[in-house]
Amino acid sequence: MNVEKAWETLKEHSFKRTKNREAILEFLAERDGYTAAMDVGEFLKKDNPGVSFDTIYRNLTTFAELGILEETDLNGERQYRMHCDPGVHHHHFICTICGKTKHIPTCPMDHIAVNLPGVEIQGHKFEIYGKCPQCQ
Amino acid sequence: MNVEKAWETLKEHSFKRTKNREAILEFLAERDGYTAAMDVGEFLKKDNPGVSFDTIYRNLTTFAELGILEETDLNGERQYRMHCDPGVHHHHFICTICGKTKHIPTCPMDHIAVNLPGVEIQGHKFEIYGKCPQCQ
DNA sequence: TCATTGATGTGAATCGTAATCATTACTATT
DNA sequence: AATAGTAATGATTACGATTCACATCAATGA
Ligand SMILES: [Mn+2]
Ligand SMILES: [Mn+2]
Ligand SMILES: [Zn+2]
Ligand SMILES: [Zn+2]
Repeated sequence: MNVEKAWETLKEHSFKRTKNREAILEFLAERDGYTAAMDVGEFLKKDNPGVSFDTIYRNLTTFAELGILEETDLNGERQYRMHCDPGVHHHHFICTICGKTKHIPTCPMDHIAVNLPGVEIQGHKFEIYGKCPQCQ
Repeated sequence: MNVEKAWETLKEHSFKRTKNREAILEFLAERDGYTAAMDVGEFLKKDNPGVSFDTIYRNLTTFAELGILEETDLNGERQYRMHCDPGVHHHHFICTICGKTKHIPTCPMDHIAVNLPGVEIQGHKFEIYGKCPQCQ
């Protein structure tokens, strides 16, 4: 997902175009990995030192709900990244040092037989963790 | 892993046998799902109202490091359960309502080809979430 | 341009967790 | 059983991440 498409989605849901949201999207569009909410905030502060954490968290949550961002919990923090391809379900390798990700195109749910009688499956999580080439 | 084996492990590492640790292990041994630190604390308070949260967190962390407990992050909390079978690698279905788990004996790493050149894989997470029969 | 409505900043609150340290409880030894 | 050494505990304090309430402000469409 790119910034333009994100704005389309936002407009569809009648969210307004604001400097803060522009900055958040601009920042995350240029990163290729998961980024902690606090780091997004650091960036916003450059142009807008008075930006509040609440604004950051509110918008990140909104964007994730709209499918603009992907979300994961990494060592007790919420981290976000541009939803790389909303149309194609996939998973990620995540570097535990810098947060960079790589696609894992296959989904384990398609490859293993789960025997869970009576349960209502709502979702799943599959992530591989490690160090990317630059972080070793 | 049962309580006796847990005590063996603790003794091997010269951890002492205390009322609090007995209560923690007793409690978790009878549960069949992940339990939040706070809930473990609630139980300990019955016999020992003055127990400190630090004692709970310290011991849960210790037990997890020793492989006595398994640990996962579920809605922003750390949750623990008896390590069901340390010898056999496997995964879990987790009920998002009550925390109960069911084994998933297969591991996706054995069933999908990951193409991650140059990365150093340190671990992976595969969990299926949903509602167990009792929670629907 | 104006009015509407949503977005923002402020500051404090909450939540889960960790650090410090003096006191207390185990455990092994005498 | 009394002791000594050491680990565990509870009290307090603090922390980082996130959320809340609410007054103010700004983007948008009419
Ligand atoms: Mn991807
Ligand atoms: Mn299991
Ligand atoms: Zn990296
Ligand atoms: Zn359940």
